Amino acid sequence: MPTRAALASDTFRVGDQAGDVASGTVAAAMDRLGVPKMFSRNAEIFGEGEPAGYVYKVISGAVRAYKVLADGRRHVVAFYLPGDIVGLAVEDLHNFSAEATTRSKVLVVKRSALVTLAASSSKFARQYWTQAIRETLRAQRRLLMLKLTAQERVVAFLLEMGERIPGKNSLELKMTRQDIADYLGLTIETVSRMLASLENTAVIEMPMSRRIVLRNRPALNRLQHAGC
Amino acid sequence: MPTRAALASDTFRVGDQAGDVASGTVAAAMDRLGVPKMFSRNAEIFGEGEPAGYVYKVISGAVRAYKVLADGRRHVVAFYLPGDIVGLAVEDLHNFSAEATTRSKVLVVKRSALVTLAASSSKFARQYWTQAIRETLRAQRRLLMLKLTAQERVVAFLLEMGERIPGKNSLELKMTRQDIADYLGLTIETVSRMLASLENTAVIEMPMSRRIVLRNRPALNRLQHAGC
DNA sequence: CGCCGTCTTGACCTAGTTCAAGGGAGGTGG
DNA sequence: CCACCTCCCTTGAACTAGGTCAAGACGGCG
Repeated sequence: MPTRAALASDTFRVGDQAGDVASGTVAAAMDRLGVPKMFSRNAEIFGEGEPAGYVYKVISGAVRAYKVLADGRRHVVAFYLPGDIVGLAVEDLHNFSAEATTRSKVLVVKRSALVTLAASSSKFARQYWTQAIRETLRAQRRLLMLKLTAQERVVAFLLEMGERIPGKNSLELKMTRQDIADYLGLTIETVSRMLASLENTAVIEMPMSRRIVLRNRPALNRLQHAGC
Repeated sequence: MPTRAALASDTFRVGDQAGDVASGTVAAAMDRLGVPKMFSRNAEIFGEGEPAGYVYKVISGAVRAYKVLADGRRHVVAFYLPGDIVGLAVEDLHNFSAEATTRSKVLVVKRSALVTLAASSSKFARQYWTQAIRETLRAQRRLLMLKLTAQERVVAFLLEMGERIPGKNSLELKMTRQDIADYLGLTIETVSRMLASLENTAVIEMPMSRRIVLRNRPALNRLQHAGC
């Protein structure tokens, strides 16, 4: 798992990051070319099936990518946090919808601008695609959840967020329990109960429902015995 | 030497995936460059974490991509059937292992050969990456299963196989119930029961355990009410 | 023919869902 | 500044889908 830049969630020192060269230039290009846009909570960024003319980079807040099943069940395909790029891995049309889970700032870039860049620099092209491929790896990794228990899924979620959000052990969740449940394939009640039980066993602490402190990482890693 | 390589169901067209132009040339390139190799049942094609120096194209049989969790649970990430290409969407190392689920013929191509081709033809490069991106879409689509019931998952599996295997409505499953269970995140017993119940309701027919006839597709589509 | 891996079926059990009720926390208007 | 309202979150109790355990049955192969 590539280490992500330590962005304080709103100060966005965007662009380059020490550990991760490949994402650097694509991200940097987006910083140069992108037009910043604010989205209020639950505002749609793009819809499933729409032409994928733009690529997005999250600056602050968070974005959920989701699909709605025929019978109304909602599935959250991915969360994008500050620094993440949304919409690289598509063919012509978006294959999911995207909304801000909270008031968010997003850079909007014409895909064609990136394609032009890629055409002129094979190095850039390579990095562009590498970045897109990473989406595959993440999705495939998430597929492991099919076999995990509710507790393991919630723990996996917390550890994932712990890696991606700055601030050592304290996370501010930018999404509702419903979002989390739809991401993990559980119900909000189960998510709530699992968090409560983790708090009871002193593995985490929840000063507020959206604020979670990872008190005992080794224990968390042990609970998520799905190696990944 | 019994060239049993030509197993009945193996004779159909390789290369072009139903109505798919873009994959044509990558697949065609692999046909030109590839060295055919036989793998017996359960033989390893590559292992997780190994350098990804080769790309593979399935000619006959089937390949399972899988990971094993720390506690021994196995998760099947994907099945690759004749015509499918394995190992495009990777960075330097394979992120899962691959085995033949049954005696299989596979074309082996050096990745560098494809990279060279891509460097000389931007059209080829584009198709190469498009193909890789498709892996993402498939994985993301499969993520929907997190929310599906056992019956819906089994139905989704049958419909997926129905699309990908030739022969209108009759499928020869090239994998065990355990493989299917690990693919769907269920147990073999549940898979078996769901198939039995589909047969009882005359939606499918099972002359043998590995041979399934889709008797009533509209009903199947209805059962899988997860739009996708 | 007998063995072994695979598949099915039954009976029981449990993790997680469903249904229902109530408790914050933040936002808005008076 | 308070009152109210509306989401959001939590907790309990009952229920059920699917897992687990156990016992065959089928089918391919030596």
